[in-house]
Amino acid sequence: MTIKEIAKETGYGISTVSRVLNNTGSVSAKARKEITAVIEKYHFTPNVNAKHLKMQVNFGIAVIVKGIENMLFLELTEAIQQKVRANGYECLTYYIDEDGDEIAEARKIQVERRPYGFIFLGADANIYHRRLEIKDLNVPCILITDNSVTFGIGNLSSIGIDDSLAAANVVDYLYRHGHTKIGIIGGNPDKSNPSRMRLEGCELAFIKHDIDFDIEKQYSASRFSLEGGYKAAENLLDKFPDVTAIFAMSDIMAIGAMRAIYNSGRKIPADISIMGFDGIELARYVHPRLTTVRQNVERMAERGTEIMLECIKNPTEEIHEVVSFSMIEGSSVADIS
Amino acid sequence: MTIKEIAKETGYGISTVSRVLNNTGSVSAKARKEITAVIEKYHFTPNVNAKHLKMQVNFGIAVIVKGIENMLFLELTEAIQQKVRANGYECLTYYIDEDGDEIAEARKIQVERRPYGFIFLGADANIYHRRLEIKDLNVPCILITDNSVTFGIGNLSSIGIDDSLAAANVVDYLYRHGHTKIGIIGGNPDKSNPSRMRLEGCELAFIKHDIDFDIEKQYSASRFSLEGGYKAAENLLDKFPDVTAIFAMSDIMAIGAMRAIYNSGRKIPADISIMGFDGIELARYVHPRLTTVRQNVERMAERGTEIMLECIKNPTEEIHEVVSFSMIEGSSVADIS
DNA sequence: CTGAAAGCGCTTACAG
DNA sequence: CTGAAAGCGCTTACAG
Repeated sequence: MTIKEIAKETGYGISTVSRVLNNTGSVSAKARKEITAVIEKYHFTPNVNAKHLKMQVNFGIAVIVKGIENMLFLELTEAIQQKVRANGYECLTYYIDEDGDEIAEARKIQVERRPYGFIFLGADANIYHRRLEIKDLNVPCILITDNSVTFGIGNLSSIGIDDSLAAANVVDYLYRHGHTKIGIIGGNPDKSNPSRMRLEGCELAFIKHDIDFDIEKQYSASRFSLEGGYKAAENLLDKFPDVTAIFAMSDIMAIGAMRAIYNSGRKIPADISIMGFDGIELARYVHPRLTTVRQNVERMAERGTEIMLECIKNPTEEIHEVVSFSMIEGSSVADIS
Repeated sequence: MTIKEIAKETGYGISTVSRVLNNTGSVSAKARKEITAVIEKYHFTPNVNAKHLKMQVNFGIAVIVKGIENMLFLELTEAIQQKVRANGYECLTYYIDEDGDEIAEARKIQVERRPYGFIFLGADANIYHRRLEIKDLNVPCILITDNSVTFGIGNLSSIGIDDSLAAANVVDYLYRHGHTKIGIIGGNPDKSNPSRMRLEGCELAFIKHDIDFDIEKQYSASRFSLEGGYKAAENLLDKFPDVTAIFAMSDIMAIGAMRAIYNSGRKIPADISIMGFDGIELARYVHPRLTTVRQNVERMAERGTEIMLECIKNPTEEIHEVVSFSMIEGSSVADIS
């Protein structure tokens, strides 16, 4: 079934059928109705290859996920895919390693597929230094779970929570429960924007509460994965043995850390308290239940995709939004005050 | 950059360039060399839309994942994607609900995108009743994590473990540790092939060890998700309160079940032992570590994709393979003998 | 071994 | 409001 056959059956020309299909240009109500009827009768779907060939665009929207081991991204990816497809775009997801080069990947995809836009999950701090490369992608891009508000690249939007504030809240929470010997595990602050912002938030809170913090001793960087959390916690317990509470910058790291804590013979939360970050479903199931910061995933996925669609329509736009977070109390933090 | 420009620069016609690009038809060594040089000089990649439009094929290989909540599929999907792309095919992943209709989805994708083949993760028992629909897809299909060896549909291959044997091994293991009051949680045996096979394996083992098994009382069906495992375990504890060991047909269900057991005030494994299935990474991190059956995920992904590629080359083939599994001992099973 | 030409199914100025 | 026609970049009989 092609547009030509639809045209023949309705008695209109292919141009008019195309206009109806794309809801563009002016078509009489009568023509629209008749043509729509035939389209529906045959469940006709236009050939995307012909369409894209003509429009010089290869594909829908590309989603580049950096660090698939971080389950937060899984929840996000799922929601984004659904929303993108519901809006009539194809959605291609590319998984790259947490230490991979998402911009190089995007450039490759750009050459091969020419998507309408790129959605990045989990991007680097070095985005700023590579803003020309992003500009060169020449289509709307959005960073989800990050904040590029200061970048001013022109085609890079962003959406995420206020990482600094959320992390400060974590420290406040631990402080209220009597903890002052706090260790932190997270990503490399020089490479991961969210890690840097969260670390800054913690430092502000430490100052506020007059808590000592020696980054060398009390911060351990690793990957956002189970194994990463495990190793970072092992390392932290080693160099900061009197720690009473650990803040993990992702739930998946927290769960990895819990294993390390158990393996060291300590109890949670009796010996060591732990807090996570993200609020993934799993956090409510592990033992003990994880106290964590929930990022508003649904909202990030929904608005992130909407922003992408808006920017595709109006390529000169650049939108930055901040979504909410909330604290979820589990039973992984002991009150030692 | 187009094939036309390459033709112009080399002095050959576009037909010859196309032949070089696709390594088809006869081309003189000289022409091949000269054309290849120019192609490489410009890093030329042919426009896939034009190619596919002409060839009446839309896309690479479609992967339909049924039940994304099951983390096993995440590990599989990742490995498959990598392998598919390494072989020069595009890879489109579609996530549908565990209770969704994967065949309807495939038909829709078939109309819209015409992929070279379909990879199904997590398929239904009703495949057999709908074999004509699968045949109608008219491209190679493969079921991963399942066994369609008896179907004889013609275009449906399969790869998976021996679910019945693996499940019997689980019961053997529990029996060796003194358990005879065994509850099982899994999928709906009428709808999920692996669930049915595993249940059969358990029943055989129960007979072998002369253990009573009342399916109404001792089996609880639910979704392959954290929440599904939680609910099924709650239900099971309710109708079979003196259970000493629970076998969950997936690790993710086991983790959900563990939450339900803890919530009921019982200890693991002191009061109730639990075994999982799949051997996902997370199983080694939860507390206590989960004793489980590890499906050979790497092998399934690797061979599954290879089989798909072979079947694309030779569409009359249909391949069925069984991969290995192994037992991973955690500390979630108590010896009460 | 090689090239000119048709045609895949669409979109979109352009003309009416 | 509508249609004929050009053209997007390829592949592939067909003819030489």
